[in-house]
Amino acid sequence: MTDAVRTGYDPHEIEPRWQQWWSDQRLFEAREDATAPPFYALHMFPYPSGDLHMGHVEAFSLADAVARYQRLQGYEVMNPIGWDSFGLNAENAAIRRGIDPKQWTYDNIETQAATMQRLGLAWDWSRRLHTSDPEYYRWTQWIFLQLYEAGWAYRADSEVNWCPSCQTVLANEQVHDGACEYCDTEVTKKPLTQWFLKITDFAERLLDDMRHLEDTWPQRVLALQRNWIGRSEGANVTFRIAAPSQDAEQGEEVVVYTTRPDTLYGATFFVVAPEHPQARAWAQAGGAVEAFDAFRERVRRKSDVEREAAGGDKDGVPLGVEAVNPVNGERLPVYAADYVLMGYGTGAIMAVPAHDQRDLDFARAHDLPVRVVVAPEDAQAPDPATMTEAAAGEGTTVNSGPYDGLPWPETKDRITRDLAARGLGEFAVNYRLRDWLVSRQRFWGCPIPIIHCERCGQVPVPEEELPVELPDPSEVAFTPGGESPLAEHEGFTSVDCPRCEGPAQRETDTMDTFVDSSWYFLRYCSPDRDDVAFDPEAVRRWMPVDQYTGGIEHAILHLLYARFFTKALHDLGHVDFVEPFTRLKSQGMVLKDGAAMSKSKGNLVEPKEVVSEFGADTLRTTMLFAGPIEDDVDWSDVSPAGTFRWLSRLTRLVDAHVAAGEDDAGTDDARASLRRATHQAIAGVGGDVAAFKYNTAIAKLMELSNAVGAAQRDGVAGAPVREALEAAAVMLSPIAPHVAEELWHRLGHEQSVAVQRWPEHDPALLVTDIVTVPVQVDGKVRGEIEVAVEAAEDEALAAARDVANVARHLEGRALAKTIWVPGRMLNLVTKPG
RNA sequence: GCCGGAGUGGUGGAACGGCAGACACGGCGAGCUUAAACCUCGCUGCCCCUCGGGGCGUGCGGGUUCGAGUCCCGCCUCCGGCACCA
Repeated sequence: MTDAVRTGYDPHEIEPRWQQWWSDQRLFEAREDATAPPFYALHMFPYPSGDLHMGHVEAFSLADAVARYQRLQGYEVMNPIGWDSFGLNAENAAIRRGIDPKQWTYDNIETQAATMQRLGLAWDWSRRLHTSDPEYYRWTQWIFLQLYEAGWAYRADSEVNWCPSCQTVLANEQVHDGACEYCDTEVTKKPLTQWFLKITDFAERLLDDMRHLEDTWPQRVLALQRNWIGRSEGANVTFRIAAPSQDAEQGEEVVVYTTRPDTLYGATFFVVAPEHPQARAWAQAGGAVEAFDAFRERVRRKSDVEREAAGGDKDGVPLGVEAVNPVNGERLPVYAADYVLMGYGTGAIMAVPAHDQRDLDFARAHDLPVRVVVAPEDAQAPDPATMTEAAAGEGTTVNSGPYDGLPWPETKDRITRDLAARGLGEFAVNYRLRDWLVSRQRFWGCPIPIIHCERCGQVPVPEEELPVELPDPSEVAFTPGGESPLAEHEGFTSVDCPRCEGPAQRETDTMDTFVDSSWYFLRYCSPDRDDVAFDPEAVRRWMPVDQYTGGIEHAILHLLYARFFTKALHDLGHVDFVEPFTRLKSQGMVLKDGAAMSKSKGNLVEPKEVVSEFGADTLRTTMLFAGPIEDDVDWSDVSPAGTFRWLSRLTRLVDAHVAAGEDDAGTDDARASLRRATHQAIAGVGGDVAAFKYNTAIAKLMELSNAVGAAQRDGVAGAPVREALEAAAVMLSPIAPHVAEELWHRLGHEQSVAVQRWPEHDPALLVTDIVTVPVQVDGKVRGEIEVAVEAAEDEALAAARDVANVARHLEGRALAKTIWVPGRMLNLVTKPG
């Protein structure tokens, strides 16, 4: 209250008052029957771990500004809120501190919801959802079954990522630098039977459809996704594996994938992954089984980080068999080596040491021959005997029989076609993207709606029996054991087979929480429907999302999965669009002293503390003013105190205007100048806000308030001041909604500022008759002239010659050329004379 | 290695190819005050100056242009992603 006395601006009084008023009027509930065109403003919904942090505040300040701005543009805006409320943290709290994960989750949701209310976020609370509610996850299960029926959900044995600390498997996307994304523990590999979703079936389309997003998504996000999908073009080539004494024709066929079929003549050996299913059999055939087993044991002891680090030690053993090169019948020694990965391509490669660094390293370590088959264009051909750097560059094919002399891309094409003609090869595309592993050995997640029956095998839970509900947490023992706690719950697992009615077992794994969040934007369209996942009519009205906002950290995982789900649902006929998010804006992270804020680092700045000192408007405005929204913002660099001062100043300007009354005063010039400032601001702020340039939009609003202050000092009063302040209030309302609402009402309005229209500028007011134009002599500014806007070049030149400093620089020199950019610039180019 | 992005005052950051540093933060000075805080006003890229002005300045080196932070070429540094992916 002391602040208020001093400044006339008391957010602690204003903010709760308007929040109540908005809520009473249900101002922000999206109506289905509205005549205004719909606008779907969506932000990435939060995970309920404790209270909101500064990152949330920035994200929500952006999301809310977008929604409120579009409402001022005349749209019927849907700006919903919900919680991504399944997940590991809740269960870890249960394991470590004996807390009920459900209780923990819903308590946190209430805490966050209260903080959101205090921030004045214009959410449509009537559409609120939680992914951990049975009413929601029933439909997550339904979608899973849709995918299952389509053959896009399957169970398979696989070497999976295993976090020994979280005691669960992880998706590839959840492993960073070999460590678990949640607890940083080193991830190990474990052979397990797991559920996968066939995202690889959509790889091509996930890549191709990005062209629809080219202008509306951040380039950075598109690049990250392209990288992740990792498309490469090459050829599948069939080799035969034979014992030395065996005829080539007798050998077993094995396919390799290569991006460089043009280098087939440069292959000098052949490598398979240690896990290759045939490796041991070949070692047996080649009499090398002992060496192979010893090698496998060495590999097993290595950590994955060691194994997958680039430039590793190139361990490997010969298997004693030979691979027959289909282009020339050459017999190449076959090795097993751990630099070849089972998970990419076919787990077998042809090794071309002259043109691949990894192969060259291996060749040098094992004394294998090197043969150059591509001669570089302008450099000297490398010496195969001594080279240590593979020649990966372009050039002409050599040492390759009939293909000699061709440029390498053409060789690539020709060799592949010739192989294809002989049935020994084909053009092939490979992706780095793997299928999405979605099962988790966890309690607090959406149960996978499958029943295992000894007689019938995998049986989907019938739709009418959904949801498969989680048992009450009080009936479950939360001990880390590498198996879902559900497996210990007899009442959950034992079930009659829906098909044969015999005894059967429920699947006890639950789904990755990214499944929950891959379709929530559809549920928001009709959250109360209990007979369908989403109402087709409502989805047609709101989807695709007009503007999605959220953190860059979800550039790959969530956004890729959501795109995948949308395409799958499209193919199944449930939605009629293929991309869920028309426009995307990512905001940066909030740091403190250059590091991410975290409890463990002790550098946490709590939103609540800032709100209790300065209010929600100040916090929100500070976040948006800090810099470009997509950049990281360091809390040490921003000044809520400065923002607070500005909002106080603005309040005083309004109060001063109200006190002065509506009678016009001030000189014509001063009044015209204020009006110009107002309309300049309207023109500028509108463009900036539409382009997410909130930092400059706020700067322009500050300029406008500075102009009002100056005008008031100059004795201006009445209409021009009112016009400026009203425009400022409306334009400020998406950013600092409470103070904007307060000022709007102090200016005498009854209706909410939130339902006004964005002001329009009058272009006529922006033009001035007389402009100040800089005058350059030889490119350097030497003075300025005041001329009529439409002044001709000779008038400008005459005026420039009258400027003493300009005249001085022209002295003794002849005018060679005059550049006159009307109203902007006069440049006089001279030559000695 | 491959793919993105960025280098501008003490700081965060602005700048359709046209007066670099908008708007802030911080700093300095003045007013108000018994005093301080608050508030208001002024100054604030660096260097020189006879106070008129002059020189330099957007990571580095070239180029295009009357004119380049901005466009082109070649580097350097930093950040992010991918990576024994054949």
